[in-house]
Amino acid sequence: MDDPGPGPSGGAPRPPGARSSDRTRAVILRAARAHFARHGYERTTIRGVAADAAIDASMVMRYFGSKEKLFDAALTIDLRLPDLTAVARDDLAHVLLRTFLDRWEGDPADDALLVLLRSAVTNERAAERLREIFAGQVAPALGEAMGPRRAGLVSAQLLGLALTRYLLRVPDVAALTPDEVAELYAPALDAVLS
Amino acid sequence: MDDPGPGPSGGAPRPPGARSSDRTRAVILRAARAHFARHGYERTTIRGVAADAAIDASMVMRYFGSKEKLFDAALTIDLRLPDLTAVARDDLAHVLLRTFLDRWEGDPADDALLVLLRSAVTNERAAERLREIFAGQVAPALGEAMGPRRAGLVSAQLLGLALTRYLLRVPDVAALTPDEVAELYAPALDAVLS
DNA sequence: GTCTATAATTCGATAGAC
DNA sequence: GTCTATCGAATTATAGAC
Repeated sequence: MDDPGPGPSGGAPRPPGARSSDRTRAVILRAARAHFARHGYERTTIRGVAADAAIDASMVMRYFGSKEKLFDAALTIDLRLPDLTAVARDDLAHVLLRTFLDRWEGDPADDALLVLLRSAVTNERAAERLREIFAGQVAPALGEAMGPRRAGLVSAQLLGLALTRYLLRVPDVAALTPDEVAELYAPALDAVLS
Repeated sequence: MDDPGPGPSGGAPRPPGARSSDRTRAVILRAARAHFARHGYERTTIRGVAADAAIDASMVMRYFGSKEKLFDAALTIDLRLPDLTAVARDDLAHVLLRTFLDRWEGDPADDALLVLLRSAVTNERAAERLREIFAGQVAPALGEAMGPRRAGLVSAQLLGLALTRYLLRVPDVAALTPDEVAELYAPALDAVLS
């Protein structure tokens, strides 16, 4: 689809027998994320991923070993949460919501969050990864100041928003503009943070 | 597993050639809901359902026609929402949350809600059913008084709670007692209803 | 009404040629 | 590094005996 060009190593032709493995690997992973994000783990096929990556199915196996290992690679996610301990208490809900919206609606080609949430509902391995990410990235970022109970319920609110807006596409929720979401939902987050 | 007994028709033995089709159908549907609820649509197999119903796999096909039609039958759900228009505005959040908790934690054998939510995330047919239920049961029950935007966001909050507590089982959310949930989450619902 | 046997696909994974 | 060919397993669905 897109042409990544000759890469940072310059325009010189590769020596005979050279491997373009890094790029091929990235192309496969990108296609895999797109499939996992749209269809979940079980409906995603190695053959389908390979077709999207314009490569043979056996190459996917060669690069990632198995469908499960490919899945693990697709589930490696960095939420890139900012440091929230420095945010004033009164601004926290708003900052949280803006960070959330920026990430979910920022780069349409970034399927990482979609993969994680969609898969976690029917796949125990993905659910475990989601819990790890919550415990390792979300809870530390906002848990210090408010304790695990409120941190958990804030996550429930944000995941509920992602679920209805981006996965289930409930019309009344999906139709809102980002500004409307921020305006209407921030007070709700704030209520849990009290 | 459980013995439904001779049924309301009394203890008399059936005449030769009699059909117990109604009961068989109910047993299959019960087993199907349990499977769909735990594994989602794709991982659920006719063979697995049949085994749990202590019956042959071909009987499931005979009674329901196909896996998809069995799924449709399992997705027929009545939320049994009370009339919320009569509830005082200040009590609405609390009543809503209690109704929600009662339904989700009431009858452990009632897998209907679990089936719907889990399947809807990876199955477009189920997602469509969920949107229909929202539009046909949830929105009318609470939408009149507050408009679609707030009704949508209330649903996002409640589905987020169901997602993290009953499907993903995020420890910090699953560990809360129902009373704690009601106490901590009601103000958040209330904030959206303002 | 219930089960046996099997057809027809589809998929993950492997072996080996080039 | 890439592709062809194929195996073995699992699944939905059907035909037909009892």
